[in-house]
Amino acid sequence: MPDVDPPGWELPLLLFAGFRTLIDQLHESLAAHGHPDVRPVHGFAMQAIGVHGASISEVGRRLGVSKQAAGKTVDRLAALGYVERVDDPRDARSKLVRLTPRGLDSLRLAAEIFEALRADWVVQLGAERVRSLESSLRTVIPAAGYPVDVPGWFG
Amino acid sequence: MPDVDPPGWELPLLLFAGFRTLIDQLHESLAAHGHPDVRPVHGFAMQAIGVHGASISEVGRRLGVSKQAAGKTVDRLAALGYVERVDDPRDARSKLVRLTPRGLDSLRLAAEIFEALRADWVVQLGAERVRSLESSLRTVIPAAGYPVDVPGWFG
DNA sequence: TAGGATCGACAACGTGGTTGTCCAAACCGT
DNA sequence: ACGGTTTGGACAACCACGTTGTCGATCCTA
Repeated sequence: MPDVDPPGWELPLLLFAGFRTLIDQLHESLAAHGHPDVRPVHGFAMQAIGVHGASISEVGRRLGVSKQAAGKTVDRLAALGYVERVDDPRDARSKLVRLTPRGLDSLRLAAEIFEALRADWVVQLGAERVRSLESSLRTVIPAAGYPVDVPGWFG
Repeated sequence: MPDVDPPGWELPLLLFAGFRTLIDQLHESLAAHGHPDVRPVHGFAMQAIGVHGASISEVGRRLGVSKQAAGKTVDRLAALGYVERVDDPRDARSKLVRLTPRGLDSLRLAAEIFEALRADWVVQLGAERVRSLESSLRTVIPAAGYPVDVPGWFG
C-alpha cells in the first residue's frame, strides 16, 4: 500500500525548481554583498574564465557556445567591471580575459554561499539524504560535461 | 570515515544536469515521433494553455511572464501549428488560445515519454531512491510555483 | 615559404524577455 | 444608465543571449 508514484512530468519540474532555488538564493546573497548586477549566466562564464584567465575562444569551448557568443558575454562582464582583456604576450592574435579583483571577489563569495546553501539542505534533509541525492543524480546523468548555453538551449 | 562531502557548487550543477538530461531525452523522443520543431519553452507554454485553452493574459500569468511575451510565444506556436486563436464568445476583447490536434498529440506524447523516463531512473536507481529524491526536493523548494521565464531569468 | 588552422572582430539574424503606449471592451459604483 | 477604472491584446522599441557567415591577422607546420 505505498502511495502511488508521482507522475513522470513532476521529476523535471522538481529538479529545475531545486536548481532555481539555489541560484536565486545565491544571487540574493550576492546582491546583498555588493554584487547586485551579476546574472546567473555571468557566474558560469566567470567560472569558465577561471582564476588564471583564458582566451575568448577557450571560454567559448568551455561553455559550449560559439566564440562570438562568448565574446559578447565577456563584453558585458567587462562593462560590469568583473573582467578585463589584456594582450597575450605569447600570441599576438589572442587576448587574455582575466578576472578583476571584483570578479575574483564574486567568485570567492559564490563558493562560500554555495557551501552555506548545501549546509542548509543538510539541516533540512540530513547529511545522508543530501549525499544520496547527489549520488543518484551522478548515476543518471551522462558523464559528459554540460554546455551552459541555457537561454539558447531552452528557447 | 565517510568520504568528504562534495563542494557546494556541485549541487546546482547536478540538479541542472538532471533537468537537462530529462528535457533533452524528451525532445529527442518527441522529434523521433513527428515533433522535431518543438522547443522546451514551447512545452511549458502548451502546458500553461492546457487542454481547455486559455487567454493570452492567462497564459502569461501562468508562466510568470508578461502578456506580451506570452503573445509572442503563442505566435510561434501558432506558426508551428500547435495552437490556434479563436474568438472568445463571452468576451469580445479576448481571444481564446486552443491547442490544435497536433498540439494535443505532443502533450499526450510528452506525458508518456516523461513516464518512461522516470521508469528508466527507477531501473537505474530503484523505486525507493527515486521517491526519496523527489521527496527531498519537495522539502527544500519553496511551496510557491515557479515561473518558467527561463531564458530571461538566467541571462 | 606556402598553405592551412586559429583568434577575435563585425554584421545580420532568430528567439525570448522587458517597458511603454494605445484602444476597445468589460466591469462596477454611484 | 452612465462614467471611471480595470482588463485584454496589439504594436513598437529595446536588451540579452544565442546562431552563421565573413574577414584580416597571426601562428603553425609540412
